[in-house]
Amino acid sequence: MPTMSVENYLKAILSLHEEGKPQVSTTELARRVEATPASTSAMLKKLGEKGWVEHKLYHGVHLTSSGQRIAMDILRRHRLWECFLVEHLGFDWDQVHEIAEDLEHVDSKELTTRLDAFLGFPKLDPHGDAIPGPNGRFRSVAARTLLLEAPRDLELIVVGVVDGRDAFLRHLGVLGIALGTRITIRKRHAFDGSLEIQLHGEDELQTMSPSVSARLRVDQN
Amino acid sequence: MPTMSVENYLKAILSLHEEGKPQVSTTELARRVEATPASTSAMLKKLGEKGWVEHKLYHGVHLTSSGQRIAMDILRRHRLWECFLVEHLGFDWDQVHEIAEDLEHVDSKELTTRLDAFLGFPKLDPHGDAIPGPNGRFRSVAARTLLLEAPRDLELIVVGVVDGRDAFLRHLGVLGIALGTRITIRKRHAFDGSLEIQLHGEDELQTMSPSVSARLRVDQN
DNA sequence: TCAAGATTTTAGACAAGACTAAAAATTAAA
DNA sequence: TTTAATTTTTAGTCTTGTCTAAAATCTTGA
Repeated sequence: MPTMSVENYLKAILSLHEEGKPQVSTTELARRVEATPASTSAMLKKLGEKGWVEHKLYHGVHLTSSGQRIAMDILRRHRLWECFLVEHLGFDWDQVHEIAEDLEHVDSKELTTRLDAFLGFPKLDPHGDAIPGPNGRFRSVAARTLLLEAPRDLELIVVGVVDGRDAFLRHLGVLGIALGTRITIRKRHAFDGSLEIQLHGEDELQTMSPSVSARLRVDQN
Repeated sequence: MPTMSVENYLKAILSLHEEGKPQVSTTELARRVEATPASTSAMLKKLGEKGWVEHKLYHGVHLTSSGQRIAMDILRRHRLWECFLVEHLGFDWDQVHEIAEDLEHVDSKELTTRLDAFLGFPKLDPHGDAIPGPNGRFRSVAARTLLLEAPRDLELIVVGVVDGRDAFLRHLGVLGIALGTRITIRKRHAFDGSLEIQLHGEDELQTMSPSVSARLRVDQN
């Protein structure tokens, strides 16, 4: 039975992993959970003793498989609640995070299962992030999805285009995108659904309009 | 911003008030919140300092109006969630209390308001208990409801019968019920909807079958 | 009325989780 | 490579909420 505080730390570590950091530094984690590095250090000791993280003193942490399992459960609840809030209570994309932050800590297997069914077993939350399934792993993304509909923070590979016109293909060339290009969605803008994407091997993000992302077929890499 | 623990104490005091105790003893409250009398005593001191309860040392507590306001909000959230769990997620009457016990602590005005609307502004939860409205007071009971459908822990007055046959009226006489008799529902049995009722001025409860309660019209006293 | 007996409060300890200040280790710069 | 800057950990304190044991207060019965 992790406490609410422990859950928040595990979730924060998971989200940093998802952003591509296999090892998480104390300071970065502290920033994420809005605590001091000192408090974080103390917590990491506890998490290590419980077997939820592997902590090499002075060299960062990463989740163990049992820690990841717990974190994925929390993420699952968080994202399911976000779906509920947007689809059934009429909240906007950008209002739901805070509330889901509280709801996610209500720990009832039965509740989560039934909520999932009520929502129709969604694969993506309203921000376009993948929702973990009851097994604690992400549901596989449908093959050859449109980039527009793909989840965030997951490396995708461009496998086709919907619109073969020269002008479109040339535009892709300008963006540095071709068949086989590996793309990760880093952010979705609520306003118009445009994406901030990151190409494999690059650090900078670039913006992509929905008219482009709707014409790119991708697969999970 | 009351903590979760504080919320639980306030809610427990309210529920004891609702059961007809205008003054709540430390031991009884302790039993309700599943803590020792010592812990409860310490908490009462804090609640008193915050102005949420009036505590005369050695002589019990009662809620102040600001304490009652908070407690009613919690009760409102609790009962709205119970409705949601039963009506939309398909839980049974008797499974939802525990889960709602957690959900009720998610404190977002906006969430509560929207949930209320989503549920169609229900007046009673699945156990037949009245749901406080957004103003922190119980919504008035529809005039001349059937006793069968009236809320719990609220003094009702018998204003009519649906079935005027002699046999029924004689039966009422045996039960000690007539026009003007004041009745409080104390419990609903999930199995068959039969009620445990308490007549004004009496301590003992008596059981009433649904075939009787469906034929009695009552009003809020 | 006054001595049990029950209830309530106080005193003192503890665990969780946060903080600040200071020490230790790592990393970067000269 | 050796000092300076940064990061991380430790040490010590605080708050919240819990507990047990003991003292204080109420209640009841003879």
